[in-house]
Amino acid sequence: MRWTKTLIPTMKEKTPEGAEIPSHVLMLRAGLIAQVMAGAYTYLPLGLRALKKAEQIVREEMDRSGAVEVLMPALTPISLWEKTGRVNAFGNVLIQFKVQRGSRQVHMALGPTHEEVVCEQVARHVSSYRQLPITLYQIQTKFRNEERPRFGVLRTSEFLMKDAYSFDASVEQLNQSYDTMYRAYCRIFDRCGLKYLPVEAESGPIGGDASHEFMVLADNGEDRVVYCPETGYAANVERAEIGPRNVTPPNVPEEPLELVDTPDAGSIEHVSKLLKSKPEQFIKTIIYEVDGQPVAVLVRGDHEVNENKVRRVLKAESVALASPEVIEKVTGAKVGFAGPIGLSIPIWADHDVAGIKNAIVGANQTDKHYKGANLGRDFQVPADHFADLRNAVEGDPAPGGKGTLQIRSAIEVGHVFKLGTKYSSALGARFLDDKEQQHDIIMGCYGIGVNRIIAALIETQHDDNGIIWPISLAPYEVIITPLNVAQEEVMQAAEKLYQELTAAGIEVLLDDRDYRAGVKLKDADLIGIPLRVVVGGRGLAEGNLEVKWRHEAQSFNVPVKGGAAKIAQLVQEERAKYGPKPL
RNA sequence: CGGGGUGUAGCGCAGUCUGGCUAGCGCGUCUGGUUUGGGACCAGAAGGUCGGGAGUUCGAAUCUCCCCACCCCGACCA
Repeated sequence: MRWTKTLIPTMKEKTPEGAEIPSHVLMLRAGLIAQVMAGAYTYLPLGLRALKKAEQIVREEMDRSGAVEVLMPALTPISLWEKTGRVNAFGNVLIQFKVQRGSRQVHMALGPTHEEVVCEQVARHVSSYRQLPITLYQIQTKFRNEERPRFGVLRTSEFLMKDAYSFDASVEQLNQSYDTMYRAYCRIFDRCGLKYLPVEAESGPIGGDASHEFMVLADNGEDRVVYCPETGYAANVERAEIGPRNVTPPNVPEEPLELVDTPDAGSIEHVSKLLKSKPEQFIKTIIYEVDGQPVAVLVRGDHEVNENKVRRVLKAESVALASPEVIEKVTGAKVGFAGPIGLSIPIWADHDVAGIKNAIVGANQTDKHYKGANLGRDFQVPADHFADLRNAVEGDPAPGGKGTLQIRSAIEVGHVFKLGTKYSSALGARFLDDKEQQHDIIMGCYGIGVNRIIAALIETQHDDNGIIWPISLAPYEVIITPLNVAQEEVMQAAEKLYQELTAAGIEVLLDDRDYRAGVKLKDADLIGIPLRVVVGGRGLAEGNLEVKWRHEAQSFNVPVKGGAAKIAQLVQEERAKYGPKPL
């Protein structure tokens, strides 16, 4: 492609208004994308080519894993979502609307994910264990009405997703399907040149190791990942377990319990300022409704309750913060003054609570707290009601008792998940086994955000000058930069090289713009094409082309004679590094 | 949805507080010329519903009210 025949609107140094993180800034500056509205972007030629590259890698590796490609519609009938109750579960995220058809109204929704659609189709066409296992996938635009789209293409209301769904006859089969997908994901992200980390994630109804997220560590990521360099343990903060903790209380005398006035101070931050004490000295009392019943959960003041852990430990279906009415009824005080002393509902506590002496707690009286509260003397928590109930923080012991946990920001690029029979039972996807018994099909689902592959790559692979593409995702593999298009011998050499490389199956961008050298060299760095070939009068006089990898600092000379063949060879070698690997 | 901010030429901004001539600057674009190895220079030109509407006023980018869009923090996120 010739630069002058396509559309690559690059931007000089100025940071585009509103863009803050590197991937967003660079995608705009390099002319990859253009915003249409919040959370919706046009992919310009360069961006689209990169996106298609990512899509093709995903497709190839899904095919190699034995998954079968289909294409489902984005338009779906609302009734499908009503059957599984997800109209409510999605709430505002589901984009739905009514359209007029003749005298009737049709109510539809744009698919935010496709469990319902695929499951209904499979229910119709699969009825025997002989047809299982099977994994279907598609690469398709998804729609979610994000409350707050942000970070360029990292969080948008419309995005390209690879979603796959496995259908199995047994848990063993499911485990195999899951493992197959997991390994395909590793191959995909390897080929995309991403440095990723598979982490344990919240697993929902099946439990155990039923869910992994594929994370790319990046300072601007929205997710928090916990990991332990010593043991290799890695998990989403929502999921991360904490190892055995030292909760021996400090060896100080017990102080008397003292009621103190804390007017209008319903937050830990506020009270700690008022009483001049650290949040670690507080016991935070959070009232939850667990399967409809009020329960108090205690954590240290500087910690956060992890509702998933509460649900697991209490073996509950639902866990939600109690409403202000319930809190006032249970504690007899306004929200913000709950405490364990004199509370008549079940009390659970995180392990660290046992390590606090002379704690500050809510008094269950509006505008009052207690100082000097002590476990055992002033309030009781049964020994079997202590558990790991909070989010991990930096420095916590890792599970297994070895090493400490670190916390990093990350971008989620993929998620594999064992679903179970939630959708198959709701939508009647059943099969007959070899003993003529009917069962619900066991499902797994597997998602990759294709746009996020691009954004995560740029977020982690760039320098001050621009993007540094791996050859597998690069919009073009080679950029030819004739330094002066007015010099006939320069332009002739560039044209010849362009023809020869293109004929050799190399993807080449010829920067034929009549600009000064500096402009073109800066732009070449900005858009990040892996191999740059400079054609200039100086080099030509010596019979040389100046060749440079974007990811290396030094250029090197290649003789003009036989230059195309040599460059094609370099490209092919680089391609091989990111090509398909044996299964 | 709560809090904060922004909206003036394709892009980045000044002007708004304290109303006043024909609304400016840089980049980019176009024309001509000189240049040509890391974002050149000279001369000229085009390009604006000042986010929208209503109001106050002799007069509104500027003041008032309503609305809209976008960005940031938080909540939310299968």
